[in-house]
Amino acid sequence: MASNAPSFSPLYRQIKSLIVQALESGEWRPGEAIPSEQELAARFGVSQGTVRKAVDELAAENVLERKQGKGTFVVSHHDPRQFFRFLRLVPDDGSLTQPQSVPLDCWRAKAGQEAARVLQIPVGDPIIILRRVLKFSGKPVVLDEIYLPGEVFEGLTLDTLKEWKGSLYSFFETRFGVRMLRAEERIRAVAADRMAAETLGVKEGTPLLSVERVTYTYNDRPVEWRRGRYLTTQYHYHNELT
Amino acid sequence: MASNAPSFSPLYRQIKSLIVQALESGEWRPGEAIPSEQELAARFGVSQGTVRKAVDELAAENVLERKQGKGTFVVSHHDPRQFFRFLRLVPDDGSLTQPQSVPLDCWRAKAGQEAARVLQIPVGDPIIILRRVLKFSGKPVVLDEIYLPGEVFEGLTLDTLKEWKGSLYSFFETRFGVRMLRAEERIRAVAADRMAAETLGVKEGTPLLSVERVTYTYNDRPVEWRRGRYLTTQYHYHNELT
DNA sequence: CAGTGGTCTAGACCACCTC
DNA sequence: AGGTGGTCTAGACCACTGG
Repeated sequence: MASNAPSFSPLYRQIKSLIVQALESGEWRPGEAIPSEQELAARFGVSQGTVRKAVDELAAENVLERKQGKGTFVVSHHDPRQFFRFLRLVPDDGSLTQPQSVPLDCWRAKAGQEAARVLQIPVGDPIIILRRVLKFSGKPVVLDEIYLPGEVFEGLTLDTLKEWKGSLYSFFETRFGVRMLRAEERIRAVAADRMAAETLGVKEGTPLLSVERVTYTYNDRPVEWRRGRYLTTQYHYHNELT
Repeated sequence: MASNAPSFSPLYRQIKSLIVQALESGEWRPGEAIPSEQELAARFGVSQGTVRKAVDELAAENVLERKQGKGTFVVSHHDPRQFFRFLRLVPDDGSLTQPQSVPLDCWRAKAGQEAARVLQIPVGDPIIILRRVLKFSGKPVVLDEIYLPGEVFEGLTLDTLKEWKGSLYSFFETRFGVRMLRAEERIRAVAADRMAAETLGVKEGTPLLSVERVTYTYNDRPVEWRRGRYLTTQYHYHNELT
């Protein structure tokens, strides 16, 4: 069989890997500036243009952010602009209100077949299951059930979660050093079960958006699996196709 | 009030505009190669690197496609790979079958408030309304209702549409010279009305994905408005968040 | 082989931010 | 003024395609 491995790796990709390694190791932390292109070029022994191309790709992947005149910064989920990066639900009238996350419960379990496959861990490994509601202007709109690998999120409790002001991903970033970089979603229409109906304040059977998400960190490692139930009477899932 | 207009436009963006102009004018047709970077650089009186950066952006926007050793080509909806560019519905089991489009009916009307606003045409202007079904392996999965500005799609008939083998957008591209470049979608969960239920072979009230799409051509000009009803029991809407 | 896009370099200058 | 990223140039060489 033919292999699809690239026959050749350009220098700027190798530099890119080195930068990612440094990010992964925590050498530069979220929100901070990384060294200037000149410094990186000297450090890696290449020209500035080559560093530039590596950084360009990482900026396109939302890992780094360039600010002219100031420097290049590590993207952080603390940045309010990152809030809607993974949440594509917006009000029909276009008003921009920051939703509030309300944790419901949180317990330990062992990974079953499906969770193990999705999170790429052995069956029976510890996982943490978390349920929460997202409220827009005080009204519940989203019910999330979140599965996390226990090893990565060691020590997560409902109480620490309740104290947190801000997004779940900013919480994960500071408390567990886990940076969510990209995600894949599978979306369907389903009927509300009793649980979802009660939580969202609608009748059982109401059509809801089912949004199943797998979120990845460095090296395409899955670190979160969640299933959301979105009430879409006054909100919609917005997507840009390019 | 402060203006958000850019205070300065780099050379490569001006070159990009010139390339887009040439594409728009039909100087280079879909599927064809555009002149080499060297030739373009000579024609516009800039260095190859500047042309390169302009082409890079157009390639990132899926307007052009680079093929090493061969040249740079105008993306065409005839390319089978473009089929799923705007259709994010995939089977749960991952099998890749090309769906078949079955036109149902097609009639003329005058634009109402909403259609006029979305398509950015005056109220009362002629529009064409088109309904069709998408079948996967012979089974109806999507019901689309499509609104088109009559001026652009002058002369569209159900019969010519029925003869066409291929995607709707490849039809639009060859028959009307309209190239769909990007789209925005609003997704919700709704209950199947009688029409949708009958067409898709499900009970009234079955949860369906409602996908409302506005599609744009050059200069961000809207040229299509459609509302789809997706049956998502064995298929799901796939989305990548980056 | 010649022609295409892809990479890499070195250097100059511009736009923006901060002190 | 001095630093950052952003643009532009010119030239060399590499990888891939097709005759």
